[in-house]
Formats: sequence, C-alpha cells, structure tokens
Amino acid sequence: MGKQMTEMLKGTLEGIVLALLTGKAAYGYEITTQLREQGFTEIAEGTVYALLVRIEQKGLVDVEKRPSEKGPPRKVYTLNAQGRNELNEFWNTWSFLSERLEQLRKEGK
Amino acid sequence: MGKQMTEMLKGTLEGIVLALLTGKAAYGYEITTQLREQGFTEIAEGTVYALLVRIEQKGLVDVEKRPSEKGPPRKVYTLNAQGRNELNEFWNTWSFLSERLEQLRKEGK
DNA sequence: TACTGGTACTTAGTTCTACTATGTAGTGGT
DNA sequence: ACCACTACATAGTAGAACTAAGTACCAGTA
Repeated sequence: MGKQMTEMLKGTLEGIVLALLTGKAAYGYEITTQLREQGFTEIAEGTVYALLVRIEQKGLVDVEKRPSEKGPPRKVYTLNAQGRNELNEFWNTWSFLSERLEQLRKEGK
Repeated sequence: MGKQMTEMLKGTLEGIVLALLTGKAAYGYEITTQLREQGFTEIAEGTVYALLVRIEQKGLVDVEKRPSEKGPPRKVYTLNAQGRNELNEFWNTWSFLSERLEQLRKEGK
C-alpha cells in the first residue's frame, strides 16, 4: 500500500469501520471484504481484526458469536450508543480537517 | 489536542505544510503561526520542527538560513520540484479517501 | 545590570495505529 | 489426503504526532 495512504488511514480507518457498522452489524471477514470492494484493496486482514479488538475494548461495539456454515464461528459486531457517539465526533473532526484542506487546495490553484 | 485529531493529522499534516509552502517560502516559526491561525490551535511547536527536518531529509524542500531582526537565524523552506510532486500525490491520496468518506457519510444518513 | 517576554530552533522519549508475517481452525470439493 | 475458501488472532516493526525540556538571540524595562 502507498505509504501516504497508510499514514492517512491512521485515525480514519476506525471511523470508516464504525461508519460501515451503522445500520448493519457485520463480522470481521465481511468488513474486510466490504473495505476491499470500496477500493481499499490493500488493507491487510490483520489490520482489520486488530482494529476490531480495539474498538471492542473501547466499548464502542457489542459482540456476538454466531456459527458459520462455511468456516469457524463469526464474531458479529454491532455499533452501540457509545460507538455512535464516537462516530459523531469522528465526523466532526473529519469535517474540520476536510474544510481546512479544501481551503488550502483552492488557494494553491 | 483531541486524540482523534492527533491520529487524523498523521499523514495529512505533512501535506498541509507542503501546501502552505506552495507559492511562498516560509520558516518554522512562521508556519507554526499560520497553522494556529488556520484553526490548528493545538499543534505543538516541536511537531512542526520535526516535520520540517523530515521533509528536508526526504528532499522535498530547499533550505536557506537567513538572519532575523528579532531572534536567532531563521531556516527558510522552499518547496522544490520533488516536493511539488509529493504534494500532487498527497492530493490524489486525499481525494480518494475524501470521496470514500463522503460516500459513507451520505449512506449513513 | 538583571529580568522578562517574544522570537526561533532542537531533540529524547512516549503513544498510537497500520503493516508484515505467520499461525490456528472449520468446511466442502476433488 | 489435499486444496481453497472462510474466519479469526497476534507478536514484532515502522512511522508520525505528542510531551517536555532545552538552547539561543534580541528588545524593553525596572
């Protein structure tokens, strides 16, 4: 993966995953697949699982283990109230940064 | 500074500084002041100087030492060809991420 | 003269997050 | 038996921003 993208994902990947979980619970393998489909083709599996462990420990998601027809049991993550709160803050932070950057890009023209 | 912002700045602060340098050379203290004026009120001085050392070592800027009327000599940074190149890549990377995130935000509504 | 405050740069050590690399397990098809 | 796909886990590494502390130069002032 591009080094720039790697660095830029720090701080945003967590928000992206929380956003993917709004409205629809999902498990790790599924989330990895969704990320790939959305163009994040090079995100390592391990990165996603580590992130999921982290947001679980921070209490942003609820977890439930469900059997799979095709392999080991899945860990299904559901966004909870604290997670929705964190996601809101994420959008605020991102909006600020995004506006600054668009401003800079305009001026650079 | 908010922890979210700290993490989100990883990978973007460098681009922001490169963008600030387009068209106009600047020295560290000045850049720090500009960042503060643009709303990044909590960025530590040390962070900026460390970043400047880094982009100099990567060869993205040219450096010239100039005397100051008000203190120690200034190190004035000018964006060079390689720096402009890096900045272009930065905008590409950021555009991609930005589009993905706006998409997610829309869907989350 | 000594002191303070603003200007200007530096750097050692910490924290956090994504990556690399590798491993473990269950299931179905050949 | 073997392989591919599904599914999760984790130890160690790298990179970037932070904290905290320091050095140095100059002007005004008590």
